[in-house]
Amino acid sequence: MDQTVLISQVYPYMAETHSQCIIVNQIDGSSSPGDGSKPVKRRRKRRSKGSSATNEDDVGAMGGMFRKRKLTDEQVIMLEYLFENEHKLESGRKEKIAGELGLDPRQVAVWFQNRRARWKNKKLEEEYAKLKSQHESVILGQCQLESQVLKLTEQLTEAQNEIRKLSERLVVQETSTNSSTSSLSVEVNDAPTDFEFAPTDTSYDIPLYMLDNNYIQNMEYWNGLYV
DNA sequence: TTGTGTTTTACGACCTCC
DNA sequence: GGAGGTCGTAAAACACAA
Repeated sequence: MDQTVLISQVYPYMAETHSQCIIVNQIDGSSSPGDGSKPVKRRRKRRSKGSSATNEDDVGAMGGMFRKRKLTDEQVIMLEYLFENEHKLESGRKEKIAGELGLDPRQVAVWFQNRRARWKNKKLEEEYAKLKSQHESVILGQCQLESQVLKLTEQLTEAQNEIRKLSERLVVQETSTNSSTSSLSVEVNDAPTDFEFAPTDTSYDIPLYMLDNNYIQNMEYWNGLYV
């Protein structure tokens, strides 16, 4: 019995894109029963290692499929097309498709299982590549920030040194004038004594003196001396 | 031609859901 | 408990360099 099938009749929507793949070869004995009855489920035994393929291998359980057969290009194209629309098949639909493609329903089920596994792997690879790219850009940004922190730390150290030099110079000036004018000595003695500089070993911290109210008082005081 | 790596088909074990 | 899913893997089919 010739069981070739016109796929375009079964799936009219495919006729446009797959019109060249209309006829699918039927594989002897591997189709589901044509009377609509449920096919008998039978386990296929796995070929043992080292055994050679014989004709007997081709006539195993399920009415003739034991030896592994590659699906035809047309069958694969059809299955791929179906997979684009639905990743899982209901039982009835699976049997219908199997009948149309001349495959055993079990083959269709296995093909969809394997296809889902490949699809999942592909998605995982894509996700991995995406995360890897994001991670690399974060690392790059971190490097840029660290180099910026280094530069700013250097600038801060220079500024601190400058302030220290200035304050020392002022103290020397005041000390020399203090001996001649007693009125000014009172002002110098009133100067705040708790002037703080940031510890140099905490390079990333904001200098403590900038957070301290005394810093502002100190600056006002020293600025007042310059006026 | 042959050795080797990859892809595809098929299965068994186990899990989940109804 | 059965149907149908995933996961891991065996083995056939295939691709390709040497």
